[in-house]
Amino acid sequence: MMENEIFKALADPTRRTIFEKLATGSMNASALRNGMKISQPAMSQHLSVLRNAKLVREERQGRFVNYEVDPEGLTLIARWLGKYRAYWPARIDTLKILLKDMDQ
Amino acid sequence: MMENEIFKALADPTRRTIFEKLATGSMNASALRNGMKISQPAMSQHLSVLRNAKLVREERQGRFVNYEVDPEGLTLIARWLGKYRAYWPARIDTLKILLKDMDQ
DNA sequence: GAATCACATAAGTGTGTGCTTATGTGATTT
DNA sequence: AAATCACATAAGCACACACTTATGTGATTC
Repeated sequence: MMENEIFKALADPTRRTIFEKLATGSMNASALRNGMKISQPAMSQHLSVLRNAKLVREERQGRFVNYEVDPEGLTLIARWLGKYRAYWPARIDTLKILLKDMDQ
Repeated sequence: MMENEIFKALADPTRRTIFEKLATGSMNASALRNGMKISQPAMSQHLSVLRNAKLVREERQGRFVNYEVDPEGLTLIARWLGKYRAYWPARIDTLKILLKDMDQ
């Protein structure tokens, strides 16, 4: 089940930080480390977890590996969230429109 | 930070199952155990984690404790998801309407 | 008010997870 | 082709986590 890998991936604050950085623009693993006080292997391992969770995807560029946000993971979260739309506050009800689209 | 407790809570498959059961209707801790092969203390501990994450809330009813889905947790996830709207596939773009509401 | 019921908390244990250092791999440079 | 660079993988370790059994707590029943 994909959900498990997604939520486990996001359960770690360091990985959420990495994901947030990538959301500001794609970059390689070294660039991601800037200002993060994290070892190179640790970064590599975190990126591996995020990849398996479909939250991030890679693209080889010479000897660099460029990372970017993978929409697939976000879509799966949205889909999970959608299952509980009955419990959303009324002011978020607009989201129903979205979910009708996604159910197909 | 609330996000951490939410994602950690959802990282466990047993807790997601509990949450899903509650989404079908509120019930007490004993009813939740039905067909789940889980000890009473384990259930109690899981519910405690879900409560701290604002995914579930309790309501004392005599010697029973009724549990139900707490919309607050779901809203926080929606808010987190909203930060990355730029990466959603185009067909989910309708959600932008929702987010404009939530930004206030 | 003693027993019972529904649930919470305590304490201990095995497993998972995130980190480290060390080494491997594939691509570029000189 | 040797050295270097960017990144991945291996192995080991400290800690977190989900579980267990045992006990505590607050409400109901007889």
